[in-house]
Amino acid sequence: MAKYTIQQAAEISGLKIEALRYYEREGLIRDVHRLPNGHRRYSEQDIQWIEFLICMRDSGMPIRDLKRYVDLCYQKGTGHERCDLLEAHRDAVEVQIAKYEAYLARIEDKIAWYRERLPRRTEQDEANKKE
Amino acid sequence: MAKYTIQQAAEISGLKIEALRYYEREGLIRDVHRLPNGHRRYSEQDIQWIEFLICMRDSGMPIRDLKRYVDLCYQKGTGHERCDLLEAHRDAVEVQIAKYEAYLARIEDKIAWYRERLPRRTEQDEANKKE
DNA sequence: TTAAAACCTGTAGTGCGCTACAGGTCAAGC
DNA sequence: GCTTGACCTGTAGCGCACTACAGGTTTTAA
Repeated sequence: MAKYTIQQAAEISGLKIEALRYYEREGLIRDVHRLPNGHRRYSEQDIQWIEFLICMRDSGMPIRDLKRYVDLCYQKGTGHERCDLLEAHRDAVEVQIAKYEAYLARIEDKIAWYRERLPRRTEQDEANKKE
Repeated sequence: MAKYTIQQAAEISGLKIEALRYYEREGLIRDVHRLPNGHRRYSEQDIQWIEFLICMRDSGMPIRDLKRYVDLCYQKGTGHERCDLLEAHRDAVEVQIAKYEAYLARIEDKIAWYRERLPRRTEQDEANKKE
């Protein structure tokens, strides 16, 4: 059940060990199993939960809001409220994507502008390109 | 030509006055016209440039990288290099959008999961929803 | 004439999300 | 038995992108 050391959990999730401990301190990760010597052992579910946290955080939810969601997860009868939060976040992510797409279009315009104006690359340019 | 006060530039761009001055200190905005008393007057081009900066910043380019790009803009014969930077950034934005879309799908799955499991909202729930 | 508004410079502080460090425990291998 | 390494806690520090503040000048309006 609880089979991963903190190092392994870090490797799997991509978070650093320090960040895992930080999340736990902040209350985002809870009830991690401990060996008698106090070492953490993460279960498969812990890993899944961590990946969910990463999803939420990387899609723009601040730690504080995520904390509020997690708090709800530890209270019974808050299903609707949690779902509302998720839906609000989904909407925010959609808005974010739309913004990124608008920025992308603008950047592409600028690239096109350069392409029209720029003389062909010389061999020297190519050599300098360092790719 | 140079017609906007810093306050107006802030209103138009959505940046705060302090941020405009900060960007100037950092070298992202240059050659802003000054009245004899030292007050800034932004031109239409300044505004456009500021909006470009915001586009780059909000699409994920760190100030430091943006600074490097701006530095190139003040050096002749760097067109190709600038274009390369823009293309690299465009690629990064595309990757970012793809990530956001994956996160979005995951969030939607979770919402669907809740929807399947959750009993219908009671009137009390609706009243608590505070929308 | 004086008070308020808008601006200036320079520097210090803030909030976020980690990240690093100090000082310690414990188990395994040489 | 001693070192190494992975872990622990608690606290301090960092990097980024602002943001606020102190202390000043100048213009405008009452």
